[in-house]
Amino acid sequence: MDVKTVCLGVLSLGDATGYEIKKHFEDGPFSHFYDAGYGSIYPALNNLLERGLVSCAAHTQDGRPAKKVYSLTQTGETALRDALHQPPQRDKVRSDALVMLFFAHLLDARHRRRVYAGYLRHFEQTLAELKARDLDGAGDDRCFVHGFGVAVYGAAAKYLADNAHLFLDSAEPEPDSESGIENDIPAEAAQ
Amino acid sequence: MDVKTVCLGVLSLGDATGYEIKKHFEDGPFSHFYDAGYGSIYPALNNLLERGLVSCAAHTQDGRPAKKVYSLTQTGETALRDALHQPPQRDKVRSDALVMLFFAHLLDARHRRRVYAGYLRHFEQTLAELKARDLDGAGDDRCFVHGFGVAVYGAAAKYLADNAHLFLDSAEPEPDSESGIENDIPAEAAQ
DNA sequence: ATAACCATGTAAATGGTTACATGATTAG
DNA sequence: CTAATCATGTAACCATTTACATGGTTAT
Repeated sequence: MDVKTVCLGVLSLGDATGYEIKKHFEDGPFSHFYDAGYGSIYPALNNLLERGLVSCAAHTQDGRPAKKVYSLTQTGETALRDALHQPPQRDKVRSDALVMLFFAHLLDARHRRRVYAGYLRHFEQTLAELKARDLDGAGDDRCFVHGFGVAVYGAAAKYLADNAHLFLDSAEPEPDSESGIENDIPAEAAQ
Repeated sequence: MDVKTVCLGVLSLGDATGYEIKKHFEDGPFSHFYDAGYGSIYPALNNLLERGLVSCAAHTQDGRPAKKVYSLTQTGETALRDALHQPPQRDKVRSDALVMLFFAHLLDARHRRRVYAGYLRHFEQTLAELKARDLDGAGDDRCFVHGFGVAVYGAAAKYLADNAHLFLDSAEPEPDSESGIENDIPAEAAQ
């Protein structure tokens, strides 16, 4: 299932700009099972437009590039239905963090902690966002997929929290306050 | 984290052929968080060989292509360590099945059931395989990652089993035995 | 003032999948 | 006798990421 198809799907929920479609993948209902950047969304939208699967209304604004609101056409809806009826490919998962933790014995204590803490935080934050999400007006299927995300992210967060002791403390006595600069921000580790 | 790096990782567990590396992604300890096909493994191995990160011993056999057993070199181990100490990219997940279920209202009852049943079966089977896996001789980190897989796949399977009624029965009365050919193999749906 | 947000796009590079090509051996 | 397993590889194609390019507005 490529970006083009999923863009059609997003547009079936209502007209949107490329920018807004991206937000569906970041914050919105797709966040836990699909992702795409501008570099694939904008070309996808142009391709769909050429093929008549979407139409486009440009709203000029001053100072900014014209906002281009895309809508699903009749042909587009047919194409979407058709694509959704193909046999699904199996899930693609690729986790840097798990590869690193699998080889944790090759990591220095600092990086190990950083990766672990970042990964845990990633699941906790996503879970919190999912739970905070407003599902008014969402149909059964949407709620179902949302619930799936909560179940799976919840299990991941719980497992990581329960086993944190394996990675986050004592393994190395951790010469406390060897300080110096030592900000040890585990900040971007979730990336 | 590209295929090349993960191949180095696999080789750090012991010498292996391209064919055997692939099995690590299919059946082995990486199955739930990484995947790669021959089309990326063989070129990766050749690239690593050129760069001196692995060495290769060819064992000729009759009838078959010579078996090429790759080993991690000293340089290769350093490169692996180095790559493992980079900041991890966030997990990439892409699920056709969840996209389809998200748009379940656009699917006909037959396909909806097929996708659901296939997805549930996928998690149940993988979970069973994970649980059946022999962890003797596996270190802490490997057990930890294995446990993570069990936790997450278990949660997914449970959620899908608990909510199966939403997709697998009565929604449409399902004109039982409209038969004809009607094998309705939900077989490859897990793909 | 500074960061975050709004808003679009292209080109090059990277990386991966799929199809093709080959063919013996072993288990059911 | 059939299917699965063993075993390697290439070339064409496809899809995606990253870096570049631009620049006003709004909230802190």
